[in-house]
Amino acid sequence: MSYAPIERQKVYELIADQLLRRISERQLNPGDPLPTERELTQAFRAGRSSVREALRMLESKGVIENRGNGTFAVAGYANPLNSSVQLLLSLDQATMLDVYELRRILECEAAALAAERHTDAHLGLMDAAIEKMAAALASDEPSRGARYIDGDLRFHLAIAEATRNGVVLHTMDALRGVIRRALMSIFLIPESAERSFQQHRAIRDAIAARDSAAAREAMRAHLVRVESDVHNALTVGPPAARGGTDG
Amino acid sequence: MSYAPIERQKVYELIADQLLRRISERQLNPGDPLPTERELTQAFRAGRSSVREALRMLESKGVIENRGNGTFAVAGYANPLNSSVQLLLSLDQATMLDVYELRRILECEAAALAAERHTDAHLGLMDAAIEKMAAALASDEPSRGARYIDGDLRFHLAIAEATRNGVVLHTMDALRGVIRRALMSIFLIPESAERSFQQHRAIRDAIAARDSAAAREAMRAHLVRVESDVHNALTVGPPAARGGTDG
DNA sequence: AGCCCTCCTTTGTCGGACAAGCAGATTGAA
DNA sequence: TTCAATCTGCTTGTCCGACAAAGGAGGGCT
Repeated sequence: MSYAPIERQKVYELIADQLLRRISERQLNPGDPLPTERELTQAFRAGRSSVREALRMLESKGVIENRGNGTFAVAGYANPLNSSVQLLLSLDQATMLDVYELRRILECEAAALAAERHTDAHLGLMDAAIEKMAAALASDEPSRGARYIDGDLRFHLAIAEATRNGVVLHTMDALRGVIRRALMSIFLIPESAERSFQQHRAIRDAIAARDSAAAREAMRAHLVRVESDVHNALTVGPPAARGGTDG
Repeated sequence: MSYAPIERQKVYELIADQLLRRISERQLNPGDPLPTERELTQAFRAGRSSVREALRMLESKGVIENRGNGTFAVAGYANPLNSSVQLLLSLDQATMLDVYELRRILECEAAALAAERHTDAHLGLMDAAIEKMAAALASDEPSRGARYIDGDLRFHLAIAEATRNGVVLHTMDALRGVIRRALMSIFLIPESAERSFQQHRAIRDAIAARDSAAAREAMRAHLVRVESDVHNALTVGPPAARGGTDG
């Protein structure tokens, strides 16, 4: 038998654990404000430093948010993996190419799964997203780029949700968070967005037909083209200044 | 143009950022001890509370470790995504089935990538892992289960490394960390380990032959069978007590 | 030489103090 | 009466001082 190294449990860890359990047991729901630091101090009969350190741990894990006014609230959705991927990049344990590759793997399989498991509600979300992209394309405002990107994001999110797999959903979301900036450059390629739009339709139709192989292949074609466009936009050199990739 | 909400940068965030940058720039290498809290206080000209809160943030992200003696050290490897997956599970945003499914997706594609990109060094690692599993199978000690699992883990780790993709590697590692306990039950199924061993050989050969389709398919067959065995072990009911799945 | 004791350092923890920002109540003016 | 300025109280962010516990280093004793 192996003995675990004994170590005193620290107060801030205990507090963080208790708060986390309170959240996972739905006694604290997403959006709810947490008690103030002083209330927590009294409730846990601990010092304010310990309470604050526990809050910092939960905050850096994305479990709670720090609103400007000062009150805390349980983070609603999706953070936990996001900062981790960013962290891997900052620590040079991965490159953006790695992120793209994993995204391609996940999106293709997600499309296949979505073809098998989607409901009409999911199809509705996809159609709404496609609609939004079409409206953005037809528009002529300066914000059309941002609106198109938003529609695109919703489309892929709907597919991820249709997989009914929480880990896949959150992982894809984390990857997309890292990629998002690069996607902006798609608008620098003439007609890239238009072709993107057509491919989205094809993916949607394959999913609606519950043809997982076709969905996977349509998604693959889409991503390969987008990545190639992004690559061209960055290497050939866009006319406008590109966003900095500071860490 | 959209303006980002202005908010004062907090001291503990600035300290955490600076420490993180110091690490990512290799001025602090894995294993190095950090300066003491007092030294950091003087270096950053900040209060000890702020320094401690910054350390808590980095600690909960897995960037630094807290050794028993009290000194801090940069964590060596692989934590960042691990705790996040655990977090998704405790928050009921995902199930173990989701984890298994994502693992299946990733391992299959990783095997395919490994077939294309592996070096002889990677093959050597795989062979060593297979050797270790064979030794554990032939052995009769009570620790043979643990040793077999260790070999199995190394085998899959070698494949992940052969993909040369850091994000894939770390994601798979995080998933495996969550699954590991369940894999223990494979030893309760008669001859399951033996069949597993044969399948590992098949995967290795497909990778060595640089046949990515065959590698993907061999991996799929392997995982499907393992999952089915684990499922049977847990539902039919093992003779021995099963490990608790406490959070 | 070897062992034990003491001191120092470091972390863990508590409590107090003050500044800044924000919300709501209060009060004053039109 | 209604609007606006102010005041007050609360909350977080930040610093500081203090003490307990644990571990290591060094010196003194046997």
